[in-house]
Amino acid sequence: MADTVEKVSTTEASSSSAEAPIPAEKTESTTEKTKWGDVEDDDEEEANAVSELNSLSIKEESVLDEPEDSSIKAVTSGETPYTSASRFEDLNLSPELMKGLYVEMKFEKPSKIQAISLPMIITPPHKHLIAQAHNGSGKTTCFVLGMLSRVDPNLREPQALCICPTRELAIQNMEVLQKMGKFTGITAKLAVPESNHGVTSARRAHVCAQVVIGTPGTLKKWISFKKLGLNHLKILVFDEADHMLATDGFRDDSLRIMKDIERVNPSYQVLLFSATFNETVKDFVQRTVKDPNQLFVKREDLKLDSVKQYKVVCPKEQNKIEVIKDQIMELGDIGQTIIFVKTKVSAGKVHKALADMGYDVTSVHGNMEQEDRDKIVKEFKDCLTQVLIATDVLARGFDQQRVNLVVNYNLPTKHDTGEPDYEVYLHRVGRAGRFGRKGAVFNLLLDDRREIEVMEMIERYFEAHVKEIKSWNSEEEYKSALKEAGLLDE
DNA sequence: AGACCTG
Repeated sequence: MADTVEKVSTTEASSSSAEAPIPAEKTESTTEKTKWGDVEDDDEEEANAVSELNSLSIKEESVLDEPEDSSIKAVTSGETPYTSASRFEDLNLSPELMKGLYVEMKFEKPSKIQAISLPMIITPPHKHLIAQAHNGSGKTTCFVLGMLSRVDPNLREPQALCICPTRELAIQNMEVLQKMGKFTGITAKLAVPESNHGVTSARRAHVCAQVVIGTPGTLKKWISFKKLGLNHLKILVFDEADHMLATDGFRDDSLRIMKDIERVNPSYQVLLFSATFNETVKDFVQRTVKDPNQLFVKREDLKLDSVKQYKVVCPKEQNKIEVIKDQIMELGDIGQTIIFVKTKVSAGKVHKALADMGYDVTSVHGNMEQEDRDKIVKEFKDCLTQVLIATDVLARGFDQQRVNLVVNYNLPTKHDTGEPDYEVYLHRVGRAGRFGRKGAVFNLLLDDRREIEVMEMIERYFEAHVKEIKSWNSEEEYKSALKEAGLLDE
């Protein structure tokens, strides 16, 4: 079985290309900087990832043409041959959509994941796709472009649906869609909770927007109240798909919506995108989604090499606050910082502790009023605030290119077992160093055997070197760490 | 615990 998987590695596949794609160099020859197609842009130095696909449920494999060395291994299903799209021109998109890509998004050519996945998404028979790719490699563009390209502009009915784990992510994806689809005339609707004075579901008008992006609860509600018709839906996207299909995530809601659509339109297409798919979830989705094309990356190749990781052992909880205060707040300009905490209560506590000392920080978590959440996040995106304290509501997908530093005030662990949550760790780290920028992560640990062990397990899992800051209150050590990470001069 | 309008 391993042999057949080896055969479809994208690097090998290039030699057997029937119709050679135009080399990528041709499109970038005059530009010093290559723009990739996404808001959460590029880690183009990320290389060497190899798939750890198991060949389960793959009946046939066809050759994939891939002109470059690829960090992504693909297995295609069925007999459809796919040619990697080295240019957006290869995709037969409408002129209006092309204009959106070039004029609005200012893209020049597809990123690696886009070049491979877009033909799979767009080419009939529109097979399902499970796609894993690095943080900031351009996943959003893949599914937004996929949705836009498959919508019939003349049919005023919902045809594409995107489900996201958080309000913030739905909003962010909607912003990308509207920008990219600006010239297409395609209509879109956000399905997220509204502040209480909104219309009740029973009175709400039918959704006739062609693309709907939202969160599970609101979508479920609109569907059950018959306000969102599924009859014309042809493409369903799960952003952060591993979390959307995890037992401790949104599995029940996701499966319910999938079945509702399948009932009225069995030939609909499902796209699953995430930077992470642990073995449990991967196994589940491979059993759930029938006959999909698949793209996977090996876990140790997922970490961002542009982000340096550090750990510091603090004798007491209060010392963590002091580290933030003395070593981070007092630093001056190192760009924006997100401090991740485990609970909403600790978000409040850390916020108050720092605010009481006179520091200008903000915080977000799921218990806040929707409008306050929107306001805090917008302020941060507009760079009006420098330090944001957040629960894992922002761990995934949140794209703010000026975040250079991530602080793990608490390490991410599984709720039930206390085991490290490797996926959340990777997603948090992925908030820093976006757009290929330098970044750093400080992990603040208590002097506790279990905590130190969790950190070590994370290091082993990603085969990452997390350098220890030996004295928790040594200014010099933090400074040299930040210099090493490229965030501080001298 | 966190995220999600759970009725």
